[in-house]
Amino acid sequence: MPEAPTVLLLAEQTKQFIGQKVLSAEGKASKFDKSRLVGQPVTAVKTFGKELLICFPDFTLRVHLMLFGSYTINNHKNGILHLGLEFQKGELNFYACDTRLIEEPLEEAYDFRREVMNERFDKKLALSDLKKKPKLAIVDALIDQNLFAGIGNKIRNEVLFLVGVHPLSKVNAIDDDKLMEIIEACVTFMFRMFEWKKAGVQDENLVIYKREECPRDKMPVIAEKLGSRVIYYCDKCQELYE
DNA sequence: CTGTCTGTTCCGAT
DNA sequence: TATCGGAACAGACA
Repeated sequence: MPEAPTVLLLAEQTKQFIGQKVLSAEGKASKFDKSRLVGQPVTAVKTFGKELLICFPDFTLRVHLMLFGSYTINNHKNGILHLGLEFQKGELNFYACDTRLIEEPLEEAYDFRREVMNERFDKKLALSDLKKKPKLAIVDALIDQNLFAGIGNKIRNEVLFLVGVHPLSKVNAIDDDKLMEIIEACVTFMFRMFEWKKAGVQDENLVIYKREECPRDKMPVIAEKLGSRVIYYCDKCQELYE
């Protein structure tokens, strides 16, 4: 289950293992030697966009839930175990995901100024990055993980509806103030989504994604395939900048 | 850059 | 009732 708000919640739950050592590491994960984890204590838990980062003294375990990933904490479920970590107190299991080890220091591997939900997220940097892709449709720009780590298909559709911008508007046609408004709306919306996640709800609160009619003017929502994903919008309420 | 592939679960149609 | 196909919060690669 991806998108940054979900992963942030996962990180929050994973922090209970900080300070504990891994007693055993099981599962079909094969991109690294699982035995390296055994005996190592968790030193910190972080996120970068849709990636969960479990830090150990000499390396970091990176977990990406992709589209179908799931996890259980202190219990388990049926299905193929991708990576299961047993700690002194409790266990953490991942299914259908991608795991790797990052050997270099995190500060070298990641620029946390581009992590939308990070306290170091730099909106001005995001704006200048965005303007380097003038011909890109705003809906494509928002999901580019190199620009905005953590935004997914639901978030981009919801945010563009909330700010009244047509998804196919080109970046260079949108003025700086409006671009900044979009960036700020992303941050706000993602934290709102995080709260919904914590409360166990989410999709009920989405107003345009997969909806039949626009909540504002009751016009039919347009669902359009763009590349491999479907985008949702109201072409009356969302202004096309071109 | 377009298309293809993988992975899991759910839901609706047959 | 059981089964099948498509879709879905993603990203990698040819």
